[in-house]
Amino acid sequence: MSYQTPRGTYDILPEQTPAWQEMEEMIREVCRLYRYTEIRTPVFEDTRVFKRENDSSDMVNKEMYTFETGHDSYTLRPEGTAGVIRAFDQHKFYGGRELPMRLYYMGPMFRHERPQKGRQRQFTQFGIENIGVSSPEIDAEAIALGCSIVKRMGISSVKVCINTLGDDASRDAYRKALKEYFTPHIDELCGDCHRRLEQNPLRILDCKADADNPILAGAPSLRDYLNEESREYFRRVLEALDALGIAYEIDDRLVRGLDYYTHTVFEVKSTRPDSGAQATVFAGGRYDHLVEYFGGPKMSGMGFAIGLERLLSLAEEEGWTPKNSEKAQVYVISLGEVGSVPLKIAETLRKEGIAAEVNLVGRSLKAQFKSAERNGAEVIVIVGESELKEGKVNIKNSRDGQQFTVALEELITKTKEMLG
RNA sequence: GCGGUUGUGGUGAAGUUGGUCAACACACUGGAUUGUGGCUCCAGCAUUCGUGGGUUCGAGUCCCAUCAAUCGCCCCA
Repeated sequence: MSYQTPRGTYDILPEQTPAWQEMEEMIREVCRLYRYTEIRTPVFEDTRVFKRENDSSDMVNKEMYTFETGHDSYTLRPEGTAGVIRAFDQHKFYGGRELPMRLYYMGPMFRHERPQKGRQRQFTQFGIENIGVSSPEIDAEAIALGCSIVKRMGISSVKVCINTLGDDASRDAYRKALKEYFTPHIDELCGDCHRRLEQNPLRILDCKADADNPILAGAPSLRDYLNEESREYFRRVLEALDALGIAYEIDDRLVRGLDYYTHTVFEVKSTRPDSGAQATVFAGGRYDHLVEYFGGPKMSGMGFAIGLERLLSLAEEEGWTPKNSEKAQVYVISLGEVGSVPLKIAETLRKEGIAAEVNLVGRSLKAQFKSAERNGAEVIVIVGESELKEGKVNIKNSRDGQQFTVALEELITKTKEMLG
């Protein structure tokens, strides 16, 4: 019987892990610079952590991996924010800690969707949450953090799209206006939009099916319903972005899929033509009700998530490769009856911090040299039966082919010399 | 969840209107060369064509189902 990974999941093979490790290390370094610290939450939670009342998103309603144990219902996390806010409230971080809390997470997420380029059922997200204080500068700084990561991956073909949903008062007023506008035209809209009209009329605006529908073009604009406070907030976000030198486009159709956003929402998309339909690299926004929902005080938060598979694939399309070396520095070859001497030599080198590989499978001399080459060894140590009798071994620089015979005691020094 | 395309060894692939042995190249293993990496030459490397059924005297080639990848819709990171 043979098996394969479940649909939409995949193995990260040894050829790929250096790239992942380097990406992850770089992200942790950026978080260190921006003073975010990591939080690790379970990969499954009580289903209600994700499935909140009034949530109309497909992610929550159609795409979750939910399972029952006894009377309890659990769900594999489809996103990171809910778990982090749950933890924030559970541990009462809102009292006694300096706010805002600046947290990041990195790990697998699960959504039962039909896989395609840039979309799998288990995928990896890195995300940050900045919880406890609402400030336009925080929003701008968060976007800067994400952009910094994108930039460090060598990606340049992206654009930042940003919008504001306004505060509750603005949003409610707008929602009401949209409903009034669309209701008489309901028959001209697609089936999904019928549902959206009741649950979340804002979503009609970025409906793909009706994108070219003139009804949409004539819809009232959120801008006209923003109160003074919301306008001022957004203006300051943009001002801060300008100050940080981050280019952006204002897209007033951008409303985002998750229902919890207020004020700032943004999406950073690839502008490469070969990115496929899933071009969003990272996206997020401000949320004003989540902390309260999980039992904490009324507090605002701001966060985003990066799809790491998308980030990496985009980086590789732009020519990024990891600098990490998986090569052997030294390869130890055996010739004749030399017992476990090569093994001991390799071990000694490793104690000196030198990556050493030793032939353990009894191959021919030629095969051992080939193997040394394939492993990228810079220095080859040849342990030959006859030299060994005199307490000596051969050491060869694989770059220029020069070879010396040295006493065993000198081997470490000589090796270090050759490695430079 | 819906629609299109694809599926032959480790990899890239050829397989004509269904008709013995499943090309070729690369990679890999061994040898020519019993102590030195290249080159060359020789040999080995798919009881089998994603999987399971069916049609047929005969199927990699036709039909059905199923699994997976991929693209688009939808959704989203």
